[in-house]
Amino acid sequence: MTRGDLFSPACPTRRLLDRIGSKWTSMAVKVLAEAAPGEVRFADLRRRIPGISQKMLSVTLQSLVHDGLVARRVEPAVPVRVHYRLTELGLSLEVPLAALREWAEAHMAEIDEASAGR
Amino acid sequence: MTRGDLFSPACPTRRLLDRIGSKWTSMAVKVLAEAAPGEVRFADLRRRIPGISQKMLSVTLQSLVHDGLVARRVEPAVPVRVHYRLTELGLSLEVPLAALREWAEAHMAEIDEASAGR
DNA sequence: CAGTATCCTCCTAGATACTG
DNA sequence: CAGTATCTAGGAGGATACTG
Repeated sequence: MTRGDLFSPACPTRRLLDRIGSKWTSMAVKVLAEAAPGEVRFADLRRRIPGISQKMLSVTLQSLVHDGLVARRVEPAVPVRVHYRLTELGLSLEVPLAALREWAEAHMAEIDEASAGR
Repeated sequence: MTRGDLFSPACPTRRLLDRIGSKWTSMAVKVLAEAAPGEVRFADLRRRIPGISQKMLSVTLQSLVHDGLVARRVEPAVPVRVHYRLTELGLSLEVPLAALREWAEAHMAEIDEASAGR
């Protein structure tokens, strides 16, 4: 199964991490997952992701939509409202991602200890 | 459980992804996991991670050792041999990471399709 | 409200050369 | 063999201002 990884860009895991590993992606997915199967508005996402700028939220959502993990729905109104939700694909990713989240919450303290200089 | 994430740096998942999401980390962990509980030498790791430079492998391993995920053993010889293996902590991370890998191998094609422009 | 458009700064990763 | 030391380029991410 190590076959096929003839050059790094071909490794699926690496490519997946390149996408979901970008600074705000995991938090956006988390918020959307908590609301699933419901939708979340742009402004709500922004409120629920402390510290994120308008631009970075926009960029992050665009890449998620582009990758087919998130669906975007524009509600025609003035001013417009845009709603986001995880797609089927996004929801399926949530499963392993939730496992990783649990691990992180359970073990990051150990990593911190090790990093601190033991 | 969304509590505590008052500011992004506090999110454990975000911080975990910052570490294992760096370019070569996931591949190094994968190779070490495949060899576990055995050790892998620096030169072997380099051979098994096509495209990685000496420096990047060194840097990657250092951060893993620093975080307590990998153990480093120097075999006194001339020239020296250095062996690496996953620690208990590293092995426990392998579980959710393997799940993510499986997802990536099963679904990256769908992401590619969506990205390609559908 | 939900973006775009600029500009700017750091940090990651690569290339290269040297050493115990 | 397994690193360390430099230098550099490129891109991610942030600040700010403007718009349909």
